[in-house]
Amino acid sequence: MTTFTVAPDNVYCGASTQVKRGASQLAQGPPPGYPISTFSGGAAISKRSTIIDVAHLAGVSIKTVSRALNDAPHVSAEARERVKAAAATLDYHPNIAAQSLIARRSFLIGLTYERPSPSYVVELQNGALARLEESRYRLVVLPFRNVADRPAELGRLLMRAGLDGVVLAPPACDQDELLAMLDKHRLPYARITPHSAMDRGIVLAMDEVAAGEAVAAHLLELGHTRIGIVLGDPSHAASAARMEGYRRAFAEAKVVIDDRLIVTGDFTYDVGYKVAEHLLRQTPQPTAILAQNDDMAVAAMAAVRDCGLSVPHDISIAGFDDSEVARTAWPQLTTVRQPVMKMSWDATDRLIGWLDAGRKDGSEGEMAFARRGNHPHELVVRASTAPPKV
Amino acid sequence: MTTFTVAPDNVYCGASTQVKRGASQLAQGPPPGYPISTFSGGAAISKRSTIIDVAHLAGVSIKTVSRALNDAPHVSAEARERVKAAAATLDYHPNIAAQSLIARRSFLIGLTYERPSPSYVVELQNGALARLEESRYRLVVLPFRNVADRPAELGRLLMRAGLDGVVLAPPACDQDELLAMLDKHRLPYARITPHSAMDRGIVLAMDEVAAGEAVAAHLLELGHTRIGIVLGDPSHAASAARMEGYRRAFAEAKVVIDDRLIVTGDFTYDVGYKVAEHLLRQTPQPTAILAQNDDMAVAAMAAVRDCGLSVPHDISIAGFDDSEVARTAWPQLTTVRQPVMKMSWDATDRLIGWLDAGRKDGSEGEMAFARRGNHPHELVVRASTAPPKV
DNA sequence: TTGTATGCGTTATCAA
DNA sequence: TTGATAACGCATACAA
Repeated sequence: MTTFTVAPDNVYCGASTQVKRGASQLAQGPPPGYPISTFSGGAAISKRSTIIDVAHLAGVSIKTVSRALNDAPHVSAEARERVKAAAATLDYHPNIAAQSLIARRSFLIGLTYERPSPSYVVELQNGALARLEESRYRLVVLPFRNVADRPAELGRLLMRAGLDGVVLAPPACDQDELLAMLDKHRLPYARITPHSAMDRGIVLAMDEVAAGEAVAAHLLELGHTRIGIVLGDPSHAASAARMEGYRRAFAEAKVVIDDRLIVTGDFTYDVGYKVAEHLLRQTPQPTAILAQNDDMAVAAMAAVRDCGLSVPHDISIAGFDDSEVARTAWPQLTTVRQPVMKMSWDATDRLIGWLDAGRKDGSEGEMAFARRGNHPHELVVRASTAPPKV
Repeated sequence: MTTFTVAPDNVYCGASTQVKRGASQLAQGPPPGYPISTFSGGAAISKRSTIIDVAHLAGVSIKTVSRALNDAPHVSAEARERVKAAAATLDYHPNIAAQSLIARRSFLIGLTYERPSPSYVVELQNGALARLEESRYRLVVLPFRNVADRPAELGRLLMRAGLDGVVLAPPACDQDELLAMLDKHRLPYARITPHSAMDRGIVLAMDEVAAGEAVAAHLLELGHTRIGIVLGDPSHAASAARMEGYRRAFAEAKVVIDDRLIVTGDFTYDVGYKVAEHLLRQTPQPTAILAQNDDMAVAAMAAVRDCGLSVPHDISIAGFDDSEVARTAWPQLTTVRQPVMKMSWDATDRLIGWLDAGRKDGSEGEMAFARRGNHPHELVVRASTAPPKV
């Protein structure tokens, strides 16, 4: 048993923060004698070379250039070489807008999310980016606040963005009105962990009820019965699903849920801290806290400590997601792993598969892949949970 | 003085993590009876309506439609109304590829970064996105690993991405070869916290030497003299700049730097943890640790606790960046605020200003804004630093 | 194997 | 205030 002490001023208190400003020279002018311009701002002096320039230089027609550069058949090896050399000489890069115009696609994949947790967002992005890496597609990020309040606005934003397809993270993935708009405009989409209309679009699911049940069961098995619950944003269907899982675990363990120990957060640290404080003021105090994501769990940990208590000695804490904070928190957080990056990779993969297949043969529904994928969750037991004090 | 205890198994140890898998049904087939297809995968049955359709429906020419929809002059109010109504009826959205082709720009801004810290990345993105919100521009994210090893590869990636401009975060912003390629291809760029060639492109700077000096001075003023230093990735020029600041503070305080107390990390938590462990094995042990970013500082905090010591009672810790982890850590981290989001907003703003100005009049260098902006840093003193034990 | 001519959906020119 | 027509840069029937 390691014992240590903490200085008394180690409390959560924004007001005690001291700030010293460094020198500021906002928008200072350019230093004297610096070059007027490093690059030309659009009004290019020498225009970018086009396929015609390459054709001239290589002494062939533009069609031959096109074939050679796209590694299409029916080009003599010699012509191909000449063309490639000419292209290199002229630093030729095909105009993507022109290609898009004729190909009728932009090679742009959108990613929409609302979750404010940095680690969740980055995992989401990295999954999609990993899949897009060697492809022609590029990723456009389109965060959007309060989708539940204005789904049509997001819909218009997506329509205007010139995307070939879009990956929808929660809670946008569950907005009926949004899906209806996308359907109407034939903008393909993949949905990450949706909870309704599971037959629409590409669906990457995880059994969040079972996952919620797993963490809750873990705390119950340790012997906790007074468990505070910090819900996420109610506009996310996941909140209700995870709660349903908690309920099942409690029912299974024959433990009654005390409604005064259920508080609602919004997946952010700050709100999580406040509602956790509220939980800690209840009597008798809960001996454990179940938070619906890791950020709120970490906030609860801070709130517990700011009460002079310790985790998990006095109070156990469990999160959800297994995002980066779960591992960098101290003590490390017990949580349920949601394979966000894999789901995002998978969503992007299937979306691209759908797009590319639709291109080749017009036969819809004859996809080589399943429109739905289920991903496993994992209960990850770390150091933030322990049996209750006796 | 609050005293509390921690269970003995609360140590940083990935191996002790227990994992239970939930049910997995990866790539399960579609449920029976689900609709074959919700959307058509590209081979659209009814093509998207074009400007011609709108012109027909409104009984005007396409030029009039163009004028009306773009709120251009020389259109009768009556015609404008008819056109807008027709467009709404047909759910018309202009084809961005066609617009790009003629406008000779894509309305795509790229954002390149390498930093693995989620909170840094998200701040960077959010700054750019905030500026782009109501504009026609969209943000393409282009993370790239090991720029220092292969700048030309990143250059080609950027050329191929069809961008109008690009925001370069460290360390790409300091890659000469990359800048040369961008110059050559006339792809405008804005650089965030560069440390070399300050006259090239748009530059958003912060005085990192002074910032480094500020944190170091803070620890020295508290009375620390044995201070461990955790450097960031050497390929980031910021690492050397911040270290230079540390040196100045030490010199000013007439404290000699012990080279055995300088270790090199890479801005990640994991490596930060390892090198911090190394520092803690030195004798006599340092009484404080200066980390070059917050993630490594938090890692150092974990390492300190895993030694059975406490922060800041036994060892003080300071970070750099004031990213989200600094505030959600416990105790909250003393650090230097780097206004990443503001710099990113500013970079994007000036980049767009440059692009839009270059459009209107070809006069380069006659910009309405400065090509360089300096942002202030702030020393943020929180709970992770205290005077050394006596 | 190669080249010519046409179209993709906009905006811009310039005459009506 | 309008509209026919020409770009924009590329890809592709179709002809050679």
